[in-house]
Amino acid sequence: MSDNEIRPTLNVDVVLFTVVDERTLKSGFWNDSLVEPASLLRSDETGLSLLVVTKASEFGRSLPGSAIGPNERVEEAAQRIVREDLGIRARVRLRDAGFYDQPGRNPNERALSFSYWGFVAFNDLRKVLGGRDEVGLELVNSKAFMTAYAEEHGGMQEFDGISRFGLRLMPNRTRGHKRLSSVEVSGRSILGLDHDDMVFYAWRKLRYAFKGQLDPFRFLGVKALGEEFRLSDLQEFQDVARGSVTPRDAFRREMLGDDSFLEPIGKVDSSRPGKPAALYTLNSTLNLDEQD
Amino acid sequence: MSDNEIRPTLNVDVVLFTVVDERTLKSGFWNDSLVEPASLLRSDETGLSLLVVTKASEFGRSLPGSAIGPNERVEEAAQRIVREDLGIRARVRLRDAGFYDQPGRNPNERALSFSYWGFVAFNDLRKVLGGRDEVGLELVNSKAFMTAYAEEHGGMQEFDGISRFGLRLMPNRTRGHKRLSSVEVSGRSILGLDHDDMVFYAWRKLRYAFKGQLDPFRFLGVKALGEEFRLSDLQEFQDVARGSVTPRDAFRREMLGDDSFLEPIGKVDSSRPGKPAALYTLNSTLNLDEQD
DNA sequence: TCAAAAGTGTTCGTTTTACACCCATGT
DNA sequence: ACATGGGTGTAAAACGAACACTTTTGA
Repeated sequence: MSDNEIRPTLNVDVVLFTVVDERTLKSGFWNDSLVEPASLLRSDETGLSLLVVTKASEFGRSLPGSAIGPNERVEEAAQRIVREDLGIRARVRLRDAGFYDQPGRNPNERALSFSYWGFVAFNDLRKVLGGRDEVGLELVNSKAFMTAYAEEHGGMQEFDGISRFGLRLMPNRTRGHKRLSSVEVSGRSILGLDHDDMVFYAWRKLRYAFKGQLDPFRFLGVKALGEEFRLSDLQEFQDVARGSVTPRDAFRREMLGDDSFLEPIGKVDSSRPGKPAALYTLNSTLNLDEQD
Repeated sequence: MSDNEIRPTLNVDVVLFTVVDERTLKSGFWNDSLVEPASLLRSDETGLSLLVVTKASEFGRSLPGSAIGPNERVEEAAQRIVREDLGIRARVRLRDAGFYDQPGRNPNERALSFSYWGFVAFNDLRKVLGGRDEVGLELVNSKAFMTAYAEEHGGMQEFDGISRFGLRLMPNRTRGHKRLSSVEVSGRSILGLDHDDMVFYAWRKLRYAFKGQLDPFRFLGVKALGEEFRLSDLQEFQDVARGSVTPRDAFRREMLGDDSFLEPIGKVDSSRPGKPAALYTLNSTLNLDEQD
């Protein structure tokens, strides 16, 4: 086990999620090729989409990443990617999402990659889309995708969570959770290298944001829906992030229960069809600086 | 960011848990100094203890670990430690338990350590205790420790889980889960370097074995209680592994519910005071080869 | 006959789920 | 008036916690 032989290079790849409603997405985009699948920009769907930040690379579109500097911590390198490679100014909370050391995962060299994941508000992201590195977005999940997939495969009940990058089947007595890969779900590999796996695993972590006792925004460290939002937006965010659907009335009652993290703001929003919806904001006792 | 500067050395440390009843522990031990705290061997407590494998090192007692070979995967290195360093012949399922890259965590050099955790049956372990490396055991948790701690600190209700290596406080509205370190719980650091953190974090992973829908043995990949056991042993195993207590009747009903992984074996065990207890074994539809 | 631990029955309150209905707006 | 989504009432069912009681052994 001599010590001065070739060592793997150490990398970090960052799985950066964002959520945006399709109207905003469509209106703000000048270059179709930066949003995949392109039909997202053409369809007349409404609702929220969960997306992941990608960039051009020699392996096709892939996650933003970089080598780790010799005296850098892994998380520091991840933060550097967000700040310098992507040019995002906002503070982003990044979390560990495992590492990948399969030999041959990079055809060019032995490479060990760490993966970090985080969430960024679309507003902080839109400014940096495009550019030399062709920073763009890839759909992870949307209500349309979920319902279409579930209809083809006999309902949501079997699934613990659905996304384009993979899904989890409900466990039963003889097997635990079973995973289907992006190829099995979407019919093809989406990003280069093993980055589909990274997105899937990071997405599993994201799902916890909506499972725990904490509100999702405190967990994610970002006001993903802006300062004020309707309850149905929050629900769609949750549904899309979890890859499952919650009954409307149950969701409402849970969110507005005794110890809610939401505060009614007093205003209503009539910008969409139907009865105007009350707007909510985050409870002011909330601070966004919390550990896991 | 030049590439040929000093890089951290890459290590793996293995957190290997085992569970054993104190009678067995006491009877089989020839060298008091290998079990800490030593009072474990002297007390006349009964019941199960959760322990972690340690060995002597220049930093006091610490986790078994080693550098990762240049062409080795991280998990392979962890398996090598179990097999060659510790000499354990049984197949052990090891899982990722995060990495540690704090500068200064090793006073001698810049070191990045991966941590893997697993579970081994005491029977497969006892043969390798002692030896040149002074392979030994450190108490992680026992019913006695838990109840003593809880009594001193106002009941179990506040705690999500208790162990000598740290504990978690129940979350509430203003903060999420809060962690207390081994120093705060046990009054002192237990292992060298940052290995207390590793044990604590691995223990958090272990706790999931008893939370999910799967039976714990399938998850751990080992029949930790042997072929047949009483329900109360299984409960004590769960309690000690989770660092919390379950009501006796609720536990029984849950375990013996419709889709139980347990099968009554037809025999009873009268080796202990009280009414003889029915013995159970794992449902035969069970196989121990499952992913997470 | 008593202690100790196994095992069972029953109650009561809460949470979950389902379904149905009403409400307020734009077209 | 009707489509669209917001918002509420209610009742059955399922679940969980608590408690008390019975059973079977060894000492």
